[in-house]
Amino acid sequence: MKALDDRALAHVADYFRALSEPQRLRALNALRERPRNVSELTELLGCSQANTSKHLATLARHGLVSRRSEGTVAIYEIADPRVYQLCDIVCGQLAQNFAAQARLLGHSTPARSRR
Amino acid sequence: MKALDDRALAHVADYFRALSEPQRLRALNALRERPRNVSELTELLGCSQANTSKHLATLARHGLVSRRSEGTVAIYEIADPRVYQLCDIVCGQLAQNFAAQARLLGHSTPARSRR
DNA sequence: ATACAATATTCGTATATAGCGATGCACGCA
DNA sequence: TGCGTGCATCGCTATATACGAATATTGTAT
Repeated sequence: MKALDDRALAHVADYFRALSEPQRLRALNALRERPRNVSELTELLGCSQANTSKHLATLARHGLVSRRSEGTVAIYEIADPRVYQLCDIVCGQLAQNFAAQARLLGHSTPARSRR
Repeated sequence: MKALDDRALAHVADYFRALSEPQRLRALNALRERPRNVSELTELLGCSQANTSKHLATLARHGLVSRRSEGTVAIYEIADPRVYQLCDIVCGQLAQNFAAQARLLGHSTPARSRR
């Protein structure tokens, strides 16, 4: 029971870690629109192709995206839509923080981050 | 707009990173029951007091827990209940994975992961 | 078979951070 | 005032990983 809990805990931690890189979040966000190949994503992320491949491999390893080959092209797409649930929850929090900070600064909160 | 997006993205990534350590998840889980002081948590986590303090500082820095002093004692408690929403979503996924694995192994799946 | 294109992997470097022991600091008490 | 307790911080080591350049791999076409 304890061992299982430890494994489960490690699993959850790893899952969150997969979401803890801005580039990977950027990739997930780009895939929100439609499936994309590595070249496309490389351009969108603005980093090396090697790095893009590695980030995608990380996301795939954790089941967040799936990979499919079409000729020499590798097409990635979202495999687990719950990712967006997670992000939305965190973003809602972010919006609240921004609002709080804006209040502290005396700004009129610009109606941003409206989901 | 791009700069703001980058900041927001980094923020979200940092938030997930705060959740990407088993010990911190353990601490959050312990705080689910009730507020606790550092000594208590140190014992529950089974690590050094220094390490516990650092993990708690990380969680507090990201607004997940709050700190309050009572004499020489520091009491931490959950500041952001949405953490549990996040964990439940990931755990639901875990359960599904387990179920899928069990199915592959020919086990009768315990009717879980219903969402 | 050869050449080319798209992707994956390897290698090296730089940075972050988990972990511990030792130390610092603030508070309450004798 | 001096002491002990509880927590935070520092110094350090070990490990993980983001990143780019170079190289390997895979698939396609000629």
